Amino acid sequence: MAEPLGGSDEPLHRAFFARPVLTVAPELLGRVIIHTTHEGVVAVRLTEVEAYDGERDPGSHAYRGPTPRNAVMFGPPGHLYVYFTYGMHWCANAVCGSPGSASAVLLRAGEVIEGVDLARRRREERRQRQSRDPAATAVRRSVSGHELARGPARLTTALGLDGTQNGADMCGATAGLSIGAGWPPGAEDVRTGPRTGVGGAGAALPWRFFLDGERSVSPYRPAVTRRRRGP
DNA sequence: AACCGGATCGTCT
DNA sequence: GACGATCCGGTTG
Repeated sequence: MAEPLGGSDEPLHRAFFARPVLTVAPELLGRVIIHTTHEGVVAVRLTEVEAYDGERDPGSHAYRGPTPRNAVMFGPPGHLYVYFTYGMHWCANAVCGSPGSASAVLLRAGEVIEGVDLARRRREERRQRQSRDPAATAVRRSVSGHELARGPARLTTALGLDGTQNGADMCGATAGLSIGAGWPPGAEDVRTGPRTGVGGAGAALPWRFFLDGERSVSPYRPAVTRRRRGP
């Protein structure tokens, strides 16, 4: 499974991101986002994303026009828009479309396929910082690859992304950040649904895309095939 | 499995 | 001054 991460996995070109966001979003599934720091490398295979379609989309941060926060969304495609929410979480988006269209794809979930130890360490450090009583939470559970990036904030934690990477170019050679070709999905594996936490007019739009049968797909509970206990 | 509250702060009204 | 593209742990059933 390490094969595609070698030299053969070329970063997606800017032209990939320059297309309409609803075209790009499903095609990001199965791709591998890689972040390299002095700590090491973490690679995440994307399994769930959401499209946010610029200024006309009520669910989009760009809906009410440009602000200091969303400025990156209005810039060129192929860059990363990272924002802070709930007083403690970071979420990452890939800017898409033509410059000024202010559309982006929220990276909601994935599976850590390289750097699991580093990702787990980052999660643990975060828990320590947040906990009011670190001693009480010292119980370290083993966290597997598909849980480490399950959810948008966990995904950024695993990759080591925060406000520092807001605006970072994912198509440049020096960023340490890129999305590789990965294992692009067949259309038959892509599912859609309403976006999480988006109400109002945007609530009905099926702009969440995810891979069928992936355990890392975060909050999805469709036909929750709840098995009952033994007879 | 479902529900609940707590943590915590930048952003925009 | 309210709230959010959230997560976690605890409790209940």
